[in-house]
Amino acid sequence: MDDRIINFEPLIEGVLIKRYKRFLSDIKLDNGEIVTAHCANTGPMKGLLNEGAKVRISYSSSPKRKLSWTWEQVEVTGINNEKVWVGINTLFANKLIKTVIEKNLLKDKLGDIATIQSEVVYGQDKKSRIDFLLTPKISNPDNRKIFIEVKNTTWKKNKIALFPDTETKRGQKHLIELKGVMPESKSVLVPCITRKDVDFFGPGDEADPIYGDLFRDSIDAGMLLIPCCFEFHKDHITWKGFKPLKLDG
DNA sequence: AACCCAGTGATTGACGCCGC
DNA sequence: GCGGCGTCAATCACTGGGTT
Repeated sequence: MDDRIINFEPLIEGVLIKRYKRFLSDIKLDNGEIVTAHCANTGPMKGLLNEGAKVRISYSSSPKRKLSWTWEQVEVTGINNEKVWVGINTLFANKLIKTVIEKNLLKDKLGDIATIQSEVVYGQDKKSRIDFLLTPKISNPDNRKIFIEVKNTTWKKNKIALFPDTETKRGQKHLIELKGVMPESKSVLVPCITRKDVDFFGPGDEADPIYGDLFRDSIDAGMLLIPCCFEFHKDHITWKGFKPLKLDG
């Protein structure tokens, strides 16, 4: 089986000089040139901001952009000196999961899907947006709509991928709202694990204990958890399958 | 009706300024 | 010296108004 999910133009490699001002990162390319790349990750990127680390960036020719470069991946070194590339672009994570759904890789868990809508408003005040709203095919015995929230997961401890890596009020709200749409609709949380060096997924209790409590509440209430794992390469992504939940690891 | 473009909200860490 | 508050940063998706 070909486990390639997405192919793209080969990324450009360099080393991280620093990340600053929330959206900006300075990167030294292999040819010595220093460029400023947009950092599309909203979190603190725990364990990933090592100065001098190898990084990969993409180029956009859009005239509307101030910065042509986007930071996509960073290389980290494990305890046994093994190297792993980690995807850090949270927008890319959404695209990745959308492709996984379109390729029908979640069929065993969700059944056949008729339509996929992105960024649909929902929730108490209609101020939240669900990443994906799926409508099942008529033939699907469970005809409930499916709310899917995607979480780009980059932090790991031991062999467990952890989300979140910081206190996240927004993430807490998402869990409450996912719980709120049940049982009329199905709720699904999809941690998009953008590194291959993990065996499990777990809530980042240490970073956000309230999130951990809400996570358990929602699971108990019937929220489906589908942690998807990927390996990142210079010009493509491969599918590494589902990872089981491990609590109190 | 279809398309285009300008404007805007959402995102959160860093930093500057103010007052004490 | 320090805490709190406000602002800024770049991108994308969406919105609404205008034009073809």
